[in-house]
Amino acid sequence: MSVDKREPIMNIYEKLYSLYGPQGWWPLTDYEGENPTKTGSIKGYHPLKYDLPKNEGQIFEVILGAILTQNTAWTSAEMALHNLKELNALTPQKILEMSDETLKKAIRCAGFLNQKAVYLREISKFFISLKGRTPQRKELLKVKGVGNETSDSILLYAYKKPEFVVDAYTRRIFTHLGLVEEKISYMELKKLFESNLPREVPVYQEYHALIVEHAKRYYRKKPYGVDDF
DNA sequence: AGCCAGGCTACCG
DNA sequence: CGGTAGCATGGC
Repeated sequence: MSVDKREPIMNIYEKLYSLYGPQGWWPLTDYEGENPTKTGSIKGYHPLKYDLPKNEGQIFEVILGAILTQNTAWTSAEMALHNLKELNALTPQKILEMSDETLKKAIRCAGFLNQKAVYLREISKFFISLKGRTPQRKELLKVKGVGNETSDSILLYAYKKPEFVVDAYTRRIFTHLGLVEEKISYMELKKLFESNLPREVPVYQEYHALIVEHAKRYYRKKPYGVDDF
């Protein structure tokens, strides 16, 4: 039997938002503000400041974080970012200049250091080639190390483009709720959200962040615990 | 002691 | 096409 998916998508957003509040994604290293409603690291989040990131440096930092957090806990990616920051290496030029050994040592804590070292250099070259322009999704996908989710994360959180971000948690939660088939493709799931939500960057930003927050609490392990719907 | 983490590429059938 | 092994380290 067919279930109307429009109401659930919006209703779940409202419920998550009232449960956890504005999430302040994407975290930036120069914001030390706290958000006690969040699991894991509470640094760097900036609730309701939708004007961030607001310069090339912050945009590039979000991009680095998007690579570093691939299949990795944010706390680990965050440590890698801080290591790079201490090396004064949160710029594409510095990432390209530094030695392989130094780069790998800095990002080691985020795992997959050999791959990610390559990916960081690839995205750095790409970023420089943009000369300040906002990239298209198709261009991002051509960069080695940037797939669907990373591409959408970069567009949504670094460039404030309305691209909904789907991750493993999104599929897990909405499959568990019986709203989608487990094998639904990335693009189909993305479209499901985008076609049932107002095309507003803050909504997309909060929804994905709220999904992650909720999943960290209730969908971490396999028989899933409670969820409040 | 395992299992999981805000995935992606390369390669397989 | 869809499916999956391998990638690395740290936290709980």
